[in-house]
Amino acid sequence: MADSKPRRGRPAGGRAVLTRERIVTAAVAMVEELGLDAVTMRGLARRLNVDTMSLYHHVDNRETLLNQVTEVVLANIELPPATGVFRDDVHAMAIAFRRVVLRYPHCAPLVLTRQLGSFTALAPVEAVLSIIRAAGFPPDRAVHVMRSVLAYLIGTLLREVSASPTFSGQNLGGVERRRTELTDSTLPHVAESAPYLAVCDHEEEFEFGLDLLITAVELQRQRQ
Amino acid sequence: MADSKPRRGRPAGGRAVLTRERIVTAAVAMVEELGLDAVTMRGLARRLNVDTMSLYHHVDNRETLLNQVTEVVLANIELPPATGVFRDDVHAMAIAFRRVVLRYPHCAPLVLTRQLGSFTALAPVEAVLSIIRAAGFPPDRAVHVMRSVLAYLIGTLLREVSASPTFSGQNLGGVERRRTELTDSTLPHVAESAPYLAVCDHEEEFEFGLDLLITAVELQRQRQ
DNA sequence: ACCTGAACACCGTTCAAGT
DNA sequence: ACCTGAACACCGTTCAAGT
Repeated sequence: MADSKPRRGRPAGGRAVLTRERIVTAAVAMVEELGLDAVTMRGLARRLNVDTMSLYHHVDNRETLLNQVTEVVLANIELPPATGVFRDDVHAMAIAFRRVVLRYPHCAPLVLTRQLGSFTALAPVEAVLSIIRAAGFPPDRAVHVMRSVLAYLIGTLLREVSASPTFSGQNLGGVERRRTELTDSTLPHVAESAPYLAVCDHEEEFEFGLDLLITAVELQRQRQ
Repeated sequence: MADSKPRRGRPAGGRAVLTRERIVTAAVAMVEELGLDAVTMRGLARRLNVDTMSLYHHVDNRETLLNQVTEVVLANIELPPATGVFRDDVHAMAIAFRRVVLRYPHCAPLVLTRQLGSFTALAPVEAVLSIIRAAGFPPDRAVHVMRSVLAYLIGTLLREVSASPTFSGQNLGGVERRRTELTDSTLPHVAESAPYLAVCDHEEEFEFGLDLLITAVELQRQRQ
């Protein structure tokens, strides 16, 4: 009983409890459970049953910890094998990217926003470049094409993960309210399209724009 | 001299010093000067020579204040007059959007990320829908097309405003270092495209992807 | 080498008190 | 009606001290 208050210093005789990996894994789980803003160094330490300051022996600071969170998510992309059919391969890559983003929706803003130069972050870039090069584009144009597709993916996925569930079609009362708001907006085209603006089938939307882009790229390849 | 310490309560006899508009305008300027994270309620109050808590009489909280910042920026889009030529009109709208985003680069993440349903936020939507409807698309497809273009714009502009100046081509030493990093990445296509991946002419990139999308949309209109 | 406590310099926001 | 001070419950991070 005399000894029950917390010790100071490293636990006697034990091996290191904390590792960078354990911290980052806990951070990913915590982001998904509580959201990005709710993940604090103090809260994360609490969850790991460790003093806040112990974290700083394994990670530099919160910002770089979030970079490492981003990397973990990125590493979970399951890169599909290439078939050689341009349209199919681009589509499969896009789907793989969407899948991992939707698997970690609260981490998604990190993945879609931070541009990292690490090997993990470059692996998907390599895969996409490979597909575009195989379609016959020279290296410089391949980069342009990749950046265009990537920009579209980032924009559409950012909308998807930050959209309210109402917008996706659940909660029909919300959709109804939204629709009448748009109808009453005094903006004629907004009013006219209100039923379509009030909801968003994210998958359909994703496929629509992706198809547009792929079609345009195929066309450009033929003409070149 | 006896009277020089700060008073409590509203300044005697004066009219209200603080207005919602004055606060929001100061917030926009402060975001651009110091960056988003550096804008705190306390700092903003200091800048306005006012007690922190006085702000709360005019704005609900920091989150909604940032929504109002977003609206101010959005209100500064100069919507171009339509010519009736689909390609030109979409292009002009995209350029107008890019211009306002680059005019407030530190506010840009707000504009590109928050989806607001206000009249100010719907005005550009109305303009884009009008262009697409004029090209002969029915209301439902017009919404799809708009969302595709918007997704692309958001993605490409988010990259542009958050890219380091090195990436844009300034600082040739940085570009050089980046290029050799990519070349040494052991990823063959990344290495091959290294000179193009190491830099980014944002305007050229913007135009490339936009042209792809517009071309694809024009094609779809003809086929339909 | 690794862990910890106290301390520093901040936050956003509530609430009662002033004029 | 509008402004303010003190107070509450938090932050990230430095630094010296422990084992």
